[in-house]
Amino acid sequence: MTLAAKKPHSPAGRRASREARRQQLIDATMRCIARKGIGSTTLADVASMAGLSQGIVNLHFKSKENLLNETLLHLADDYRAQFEKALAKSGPGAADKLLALIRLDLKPSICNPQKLAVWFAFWGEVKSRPTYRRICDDVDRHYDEVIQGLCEAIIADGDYEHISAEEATAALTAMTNGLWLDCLISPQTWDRHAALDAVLSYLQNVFPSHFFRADQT
Amino acid sequence: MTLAAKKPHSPAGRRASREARRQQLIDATMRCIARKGIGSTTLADVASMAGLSQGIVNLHFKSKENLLNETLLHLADDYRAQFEKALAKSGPGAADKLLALIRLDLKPSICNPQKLAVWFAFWGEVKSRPTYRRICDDVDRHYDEVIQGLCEAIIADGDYEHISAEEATAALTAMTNGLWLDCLISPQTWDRHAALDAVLSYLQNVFPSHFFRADQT
DNA sequence: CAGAAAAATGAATGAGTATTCATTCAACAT
DNA sequence: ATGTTGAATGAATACTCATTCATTTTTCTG
Repeated sequence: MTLAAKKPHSPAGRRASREARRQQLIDATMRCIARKGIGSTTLADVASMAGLSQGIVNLHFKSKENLLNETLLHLADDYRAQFEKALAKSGPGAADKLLALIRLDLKPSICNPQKLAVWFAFWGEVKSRPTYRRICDDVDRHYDEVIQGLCEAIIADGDYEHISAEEATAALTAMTNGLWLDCLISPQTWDRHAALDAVLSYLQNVFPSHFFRADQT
Repeated sequence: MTLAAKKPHSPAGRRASREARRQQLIDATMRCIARKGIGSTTLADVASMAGLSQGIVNLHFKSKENLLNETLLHLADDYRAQFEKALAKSGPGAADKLLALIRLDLKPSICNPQKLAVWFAFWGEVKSRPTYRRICDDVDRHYDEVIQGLCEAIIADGDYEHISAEEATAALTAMTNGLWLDCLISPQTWDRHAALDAVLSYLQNVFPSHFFRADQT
């Protein structure tokens, strides 16, 4: 089996570090969920996808439920990390930061059918799993807070009167989530540029002195 | 086999008409999915939710898979019917019709955690179930076509230059889908009026001579 | 009312799957 | 080398659940 990867120190071969093994299993879980859906992903599937044996999941995570919780948590952490990084690397202005976050949401590292399938799989179970709801809710709340702060800054800076920060925030967050659904359901016809243009056209109409067509790319 | 004509006379008690029984089971299925998620809804759950016995589902639908397909189909038909009805009852102008459709999407008959949980449960499995994708895709495509037609009419009527019909359509459909996600994930804090305002603020900014604050309600 | 047909039941079946655990194996310390 | 440690294995276990079907119940027909 060629799955043994090169190791920086000691992790991969047969005996990997606890953390690396957990990570490997979470990756396998996400691939399985994307391929077969949460409902028909079995622990045997996960183990085999990871190239390991039957009982491995129960060894590292105590139960399937726990594995799924940790998987969602990892997904949320990953998003959070990319979010902070995009903010840090963007220009200083509120409009720069807002644009950077929108771009991030439509980037392949976030917005690809594989990862989206996993997000939607969990969202589909939010109503019946309080743990899932809590995790998703936290991500959303943080996202909303940051976006709303940026909108407030932009509105103050531009003396815009047609729009409140709350409305703009609701519209923007809803739009990116909705574009994700399109990407998931119609990946063949979905167009990343068109999606970005749709959001940009909104920003341009609502905050005309902060956003221009040239922002596209 | 003699297909006994269905009779309007004997619908309810213990022996219901074939169609009524199927409908009853589909309702039970949706309630189960909303309560427990698609993954852990069993046929026993559905039967018990319907107040009937074990084997009843396999009697009326040949399999669980079939039951789920029919359930999604019913959900889609229900949406389609409300959609057409809203169009028919709205005022004659394109802006009237567009507003009517947006309002519909945020009405309790469509936008409540119960029904949304079912939609999202199916969306979460779209990637692994071609049948689900086809049904969802059909609904989406029809929705897009109608909305885009309306946007084109509005743009032509108003000589708007900052926006294309494609962009407006993408933004609007994404927004309503995204607002649904909010409603599902944070039903406690979700605010129907704020959601409507967010979409209206978009319309008002993009098509200022067709939409006004007064449209709110 | 008797008999037939249709609908519904619910116990039995069997396939699938999460979980357990005695055993095996690799790495390291001595 | 040898023994110790803990990761990993995979067969066995216990359980869940979709599906089947012989039987019962209800309705229809003549």
